[in-house]
Order: sequence, then C-alpha cells, then structure tokens
Amino acid sequence: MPAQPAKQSKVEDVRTRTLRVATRLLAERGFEGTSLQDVADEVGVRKPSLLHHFPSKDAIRAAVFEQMLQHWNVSLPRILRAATSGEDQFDSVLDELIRFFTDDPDRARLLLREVLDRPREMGALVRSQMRPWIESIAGYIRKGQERGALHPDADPEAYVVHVTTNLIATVATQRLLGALPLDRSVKELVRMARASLFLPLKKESTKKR
Amino acid sequence: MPAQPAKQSKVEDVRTRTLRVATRLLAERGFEGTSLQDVADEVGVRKPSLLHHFPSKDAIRAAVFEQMLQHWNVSLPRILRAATSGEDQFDSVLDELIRFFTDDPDRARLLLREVLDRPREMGALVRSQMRPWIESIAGYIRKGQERGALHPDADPEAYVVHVTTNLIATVATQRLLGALPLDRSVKELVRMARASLFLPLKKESTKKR
DNA sequence: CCTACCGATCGGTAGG
DNA sequence: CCTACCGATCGGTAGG
Repeated sequence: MPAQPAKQSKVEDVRTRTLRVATRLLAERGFEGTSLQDVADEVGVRKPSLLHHFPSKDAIRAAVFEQMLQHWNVSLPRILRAATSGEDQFDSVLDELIRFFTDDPDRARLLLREVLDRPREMGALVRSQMRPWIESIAGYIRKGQERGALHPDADPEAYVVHVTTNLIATVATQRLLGALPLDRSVKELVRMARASLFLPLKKESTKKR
Repeated sequence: MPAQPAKQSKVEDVRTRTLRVATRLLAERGFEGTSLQDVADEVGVRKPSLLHHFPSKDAIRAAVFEQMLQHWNVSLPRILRAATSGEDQFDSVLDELIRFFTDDPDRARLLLREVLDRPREMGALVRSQMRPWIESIAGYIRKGQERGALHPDADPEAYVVHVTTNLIATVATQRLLGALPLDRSVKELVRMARASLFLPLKKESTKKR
C-alpha cells in the first residue's frame, strides 16, 4: 500500500501544511498576533521544525503572501481575457474578481492587513504589479466613454480602485460582522458598480440586439 | 506666571497624551504590534506610570476606541439633521460622513483593525450602535424609491453599508498606498454613490426649480 | 524533525 | 510618577 517513495508518501508535507495553517492564522490574527508556537501547534510539529523549512517567521509571512500573488497571477489572464471578449466584458471581469476573493476570504483579510501593516511595501507592490492591470481595465472604460456608452464623468482609475477596494473590504469583513449575507452584499456591489458606470439606454444609439 | 492650580497646570495631562499617542500607534501598528513600552516612550513616562492611569493595555485600547465612538456620537446628530433638512440631503449626509473619517484617518484604520481583530465584539457593536443609523438612512432611501426618485432596485441597507465601507477602506489605505490623491478618490466615490442611487432625470416629473 | 536552551521583550505588580 | 522586579512568552539557535 505505501508504494510511493518516502519523499512524497505524506499526504501533505510540513511546508504545505505550514502555508495553509499560516494563511488562516495570519488572516485572522495578523502577523504580530500569530506566534510560531501557534502555527507549530496546528501543523503538529515542534517550533524549531518550522524554522527548518522557513528561515524566519517573516519568511513564512512572505511565502504566504507570495502564494496568494501566484493565485492572482493564475486568475489574472482569465480576467484580462474576459475584458477583451464579446459583450459581457464588465460582468465577466467583475465575476472573476469576485470569484478570486470569495473563493478564499482570507485573501481579502491578508491583503487588507498587509496594506495596514506594511503600507510602503504594499504601495510599491501595487505600483509595480497591480498598476498594469488597473490601467488595462481603465483603458477599456475610456474607450467605452469615447463611444458614449459609459458615464463621461467617471474617473476610470479611481473607479477601478474603488470597486476593488469595496469588494476586498466587504469580503474581509463579511462573515465577521455577519450583518448582511455575503451574496446580498455582493449583488448590491455589482448593481452599484454597473449603475455608476453605464449610461442609461437612450432610444437612438444601439441597433444590434 | 504659574497662576493655575497644580492639578491643571500641565498643558496636557498623562491620560490625555496617552490616548492621543495610543490612538496613533494602535491605528498604525495594531494592538499586538504596539507595546506599552512604545506608548510610554512617546508619552514620556515610564511604563508602570501608564498602568496607574489605565488598569491594563486592553483598557487603553478600549478607551481609545470609546473616545472615537464619542466623536461619532457628536457627529451623528449633524448627520441625521442633514438627512432631514431640505434639498441636499444626500450630499449633506455624505459630506458629514466624509468629514468624520478624513478629519482623522486614524479613525478609519482603527475601525478596520478592530473589525479584523475582534469580529464578534464589533459585530455586536454594529448591531447595537450603528444599526439604528443605517436603518434611518435606509428609510430615507426607501421613501425616495417610493417617490420614484431613486433606483428602485437598490438595496437600501446594503447600499449604505457599501458606501460607508468603501469610504473607510479608502481613507484607511489612502496615504499609505499614496496612489491616487485622496480628494480625487473621494470625488469619484461620491460620484459613484450618487450615480448608483439617483435615477436620471426624466422630462415629466419635477416642476419646481 | 526532535530536545534543550538562549537573550530579549512582553504585560503587569510591589512598594514607595 | 518612579525603581526594581516578576513569570511568561517571544523568535531563533545548537546540536544531534
């Protein structure tokens, strides 16, 4: 039965379990609120064993964050593809964005904590990694404005940032506050995003459909 | 020259200075990321002196938070008055809300951290303290919907929560990310809030003005 | 991946 | 408001 070689016989190795446990604890309690002992206890090893797999506590935080960035880089092509495809560009992009954060709400909490705890580092990361994505979406909005299909006074960059910020904050604080059901919050967020971007249909313009 | 009685001769007493310093540090670094030593150093006293004025570190956090709630309770009547006054109800309420958080961005950061760190306690507080305010504003929105002046498919409670959440998250992360200027972000937030609530003017309805 | 241990710092107390 | 001090826990290392 244990036919696999020893190196991969474990269902899930310590490194993988550490990342999974640390993601949850760092999202819930923050970096300073999470001790290596907490992580070790839930992983099921002794504290020094963690530091065999990661050189320091901060390296665990960095690895957790990078893992999230890798998930984002997997989702990003789908988002940008959605932005160039046919009709439902807007809903497709927003759906992918919603999926990314609702798939694992810890992503939203982790991101929010990083922004609060490490503003300079996150600012640099936004400028280098997120900016191109924001500009890409903002570019499509500008084209829509030139076609007369979108609100001409919308500020494309600020709009994209707001929709994203609102989504992250909503997902991060949702199950925590437990006030409104998440699907109801997200539905209203989508309605607000649409209503504040699309111009109401006039009788003249669109002919097809 | 030192004509004042000794009891109030200090420009600012230790308790007041502690609250001011702790507000900033707790907003910037969070509860677990701030030590009593950090606070004592900036206040300019020894650590045990803080614990003469406050029974514990958690009591300092609670006092800082309650001070913010008191500021909110000062602003709240102005907000609700704005909601019942004449024409510019919407802008007045939103202006007061914007003023509350931009007056001291640490309020937004503190609130966000509390929601992340103490979800259950904050959930209870929202339900007991914020709910009436949310319902009040949502009530005005419902009336507007019945008059046919506002988007009929808007979800009033979810709408109010989203505008507030977005404002808090935007102010909290603003100077930190340093991407868009705050006034530009806030301007777009107001535009989005208006455009997603008010129906575009039709030719028939309004006669006065 | 373990036991054993390190110096530093934590929140908090005693006692004046 | 201070000095002196407490036990507990922190991240991390030695060495096997």
